Amino acid sequence: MSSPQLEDLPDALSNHIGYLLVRLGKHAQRLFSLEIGPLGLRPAHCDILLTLADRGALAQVEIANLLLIERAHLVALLDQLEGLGLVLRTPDRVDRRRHAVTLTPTGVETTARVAAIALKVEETLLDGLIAAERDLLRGALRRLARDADEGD
Amino acid sequence: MSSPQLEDLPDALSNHIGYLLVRLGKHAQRLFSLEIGPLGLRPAHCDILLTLADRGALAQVEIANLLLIERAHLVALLDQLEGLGLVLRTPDRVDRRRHAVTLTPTGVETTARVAAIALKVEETLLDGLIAAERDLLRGALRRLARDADEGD
DNA sequence: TATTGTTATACTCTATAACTATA
DNA sequence: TATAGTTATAGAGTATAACAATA
Repeated sequence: MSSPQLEDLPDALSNHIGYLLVRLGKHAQRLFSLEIGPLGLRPAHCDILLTLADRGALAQVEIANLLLIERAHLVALLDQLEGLGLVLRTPDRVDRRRHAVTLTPTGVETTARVAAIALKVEETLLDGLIAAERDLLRGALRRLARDADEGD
Repeated sequence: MSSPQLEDLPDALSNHIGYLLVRLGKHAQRLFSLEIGPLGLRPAHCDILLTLADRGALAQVEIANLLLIERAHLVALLDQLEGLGLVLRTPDRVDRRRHAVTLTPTGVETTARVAAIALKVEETLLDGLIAAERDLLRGALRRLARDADEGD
């Protein structure tokens, strides 16, 4: 039995960048999920933590826009992070509709561990590519991601 | 407001190929879903149709292995394709546990339309890249996909 | 014993609408 | 009126276990 499936797929799939992106996106997500599972976290939680670590306090709607998460879905994710003691929701005194979301000290520590795990998974994923190839790939993907943000 | 989110994301996300793959995979999936929706199909249906068009009759477990779909999930997908008159399940006379899945004549026609739509979506997705860049990207992604099939 | 197709279950993600409190 | 956070619901993807028929 075993695994070289890709060669057995029709060109209409294995030669399409769209299909490869979907397939590899799911694979990367799965690898990362397995690593962070023991922390009680899922990928969306980690995206939030890393964003807060870099950007400081953000309103929920800002997090949702940055990460392309529905703000309705974000509520539960933040509830869970709050339950783990990793983030804090503070009412904004200027605009009282808003909650400023920030990392707790524990949240800062956990985010550092998450970042280290992300690096490790990245290394596993890119094992077959040399540095120059990784840079080319990263550049192309960033271009596509920027285009996706604007148009389409 | 508007959209240049990618630049506002932390490097821990926007510079990670893993994150970009997840984000772009979802984007590609969404674009494709919108186009094939009017046919009553979802991406997984199309993957099955394109695979059958290329490989001829396959047992369900073979389709599941090729496309990384759980065979428990495949049952419902094939029920739906059968309901649309696009595929046929025929008992295998040699191994009577198996069903040979094949395209109907209507299924062949629909698959051709799906392939055309896939090409159009691919063009939209890759609009910002010239041919040489697309080939480099495709090559790198195929390498990663092959590595993912084997190891990890 | 192991495999194929099937059923059932549960969890996550995604999308939508509607409610509240504020602006 | 419009926006921020919330609640609720439904569809789709994923993962698992268990069963009947067959090998």
